[in-house]
Amino acid sequence: MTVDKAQQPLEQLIANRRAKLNELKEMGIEPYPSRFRVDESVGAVRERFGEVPAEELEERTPEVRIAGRLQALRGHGKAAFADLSDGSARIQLHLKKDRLGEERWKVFKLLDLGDFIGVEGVVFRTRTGELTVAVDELTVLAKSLRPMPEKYHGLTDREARARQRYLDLLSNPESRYEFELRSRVVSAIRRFLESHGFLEVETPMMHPIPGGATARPFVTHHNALDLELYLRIAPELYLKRLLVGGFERVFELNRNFRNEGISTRHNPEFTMLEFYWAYADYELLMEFTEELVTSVALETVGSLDLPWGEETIHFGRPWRRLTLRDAILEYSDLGPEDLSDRPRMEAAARRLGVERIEERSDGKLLAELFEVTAESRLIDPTFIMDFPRDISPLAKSVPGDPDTVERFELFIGGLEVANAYTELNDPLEQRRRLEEQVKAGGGTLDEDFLLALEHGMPPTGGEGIGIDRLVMLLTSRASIRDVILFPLLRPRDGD
RNA sequence: GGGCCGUUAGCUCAGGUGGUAGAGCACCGGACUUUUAAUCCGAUGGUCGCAGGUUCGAGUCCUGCACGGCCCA
Repeated sequence: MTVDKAQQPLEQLIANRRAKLNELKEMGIEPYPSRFRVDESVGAVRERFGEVPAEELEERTPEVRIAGRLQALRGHGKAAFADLSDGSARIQLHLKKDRLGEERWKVFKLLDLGDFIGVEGVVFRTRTGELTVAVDELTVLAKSLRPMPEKYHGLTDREARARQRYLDLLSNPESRYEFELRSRVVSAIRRFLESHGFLEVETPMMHPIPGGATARPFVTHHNALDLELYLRIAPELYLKRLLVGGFERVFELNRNFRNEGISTRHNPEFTMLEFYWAYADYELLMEFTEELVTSVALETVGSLDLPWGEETIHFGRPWRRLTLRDAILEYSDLGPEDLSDRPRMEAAARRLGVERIEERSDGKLLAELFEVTAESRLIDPTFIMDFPRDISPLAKSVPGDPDTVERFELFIGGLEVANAYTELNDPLEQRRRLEEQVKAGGGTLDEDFLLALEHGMPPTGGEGIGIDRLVMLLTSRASIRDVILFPLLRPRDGD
């Protein structure tokens, strides 16, 4: 292989591979064929012969036909070992010049790490006991033109792993495992809800009025209608319309979009489960949430004790329940008197470093106090209950206590994982609350939603669960970027 | 938004106090027909993130910027 010395090192590596590509073509070999019949996965081969002793394999000489990516090469002169990986597993290949013949041996010598190949051969065991395919037939399925990440360490640079996720997935098995786990989590949640009579629905992602949460939306525009539209910040108000329409148990498991900052806990688009259950209330939802999360954890990671940084999260039921107020008192040196009126709350907030104190409502201030004192310390699953009404415009008040609502948030590993209410279904009260919010500077009144409520919505419990954060907990990953395949990153120069 | 840290070969990483930029893997050549992070021998490979500054001389010191990581708000 002649190499142009003036080229950059990466270009030289690519040039080497392109030269091999051309040699293959000159031999009349199509390096990107349309199809190759695969009889079984590598995993299936391992399953079939994993326990079969060497002598029996020698007798049976079982033939297999498999395909995958070449991940390692160990040459031995006129023979070689290689590792072939497909989506299911890895298996060793043994290639011998005398067994393959001149032509196929020449093809083999033109392969690089990362190439996809199909092989036909006989399963045997090496003297060290490794299950191996002695290759008889070799087909190039796709030539790779760029070098693979380092074989032992894989790709470790966090930025590169996120930007070129495919390299992360193919060189870091644990990364692949975590994303497979994510998929199993989502699947397990769907099965759990379906088995409890919930119907999966799809409501609009583009809203004429952003609602259902307080967050800045992404704005887009529909040309034909000349209409401003907002990517949804929550599906809540549409799902409730379905309760009005007579669906009693619905869920939606899909993306929300919030035009806010990016952090280890926030990505602008994130996956949320929201479900609504007629005739349920927040007490029932707490039990249901415990059951949902523990059964999903057992089904996917198979344990209720999961490592989280230096700590261990114990998912065993029942989970702790604590009012917002009690949580503040327990996790700070504040006493009940510090929360008894506005001036004392402000003084406490100032002492704890809360910013923009004056512009926050009483309820918001209480929530802030919770965030700075208790939130990060709630490691084992904890329901924080009974939120101030003025920060919960869609939740029903606690009977006899109009300033407090039947709402809980679930915290695990210091992360807010779920948010649920006994839903407000009194249309007149709902109008007052939303008008209050609009007056305080919070968006536009959704008259269409109020119209629906006026037709009657049954008493309902509703909940949202942040799926990315749940996956973070189940995979012990501290950053949301590690559980989203393609997290939003700032484009690099030249992109 | 603030603080700290990082950015060196395709990948993984070294490079006290400023003095011609290194290793391992990969790649290339050679030896090797049961290895598995194969081994052995040899060779190639660099805009040291970018732009300025200080200096006889900057990967190293200073400033700014970009991207990323962690922490704080």
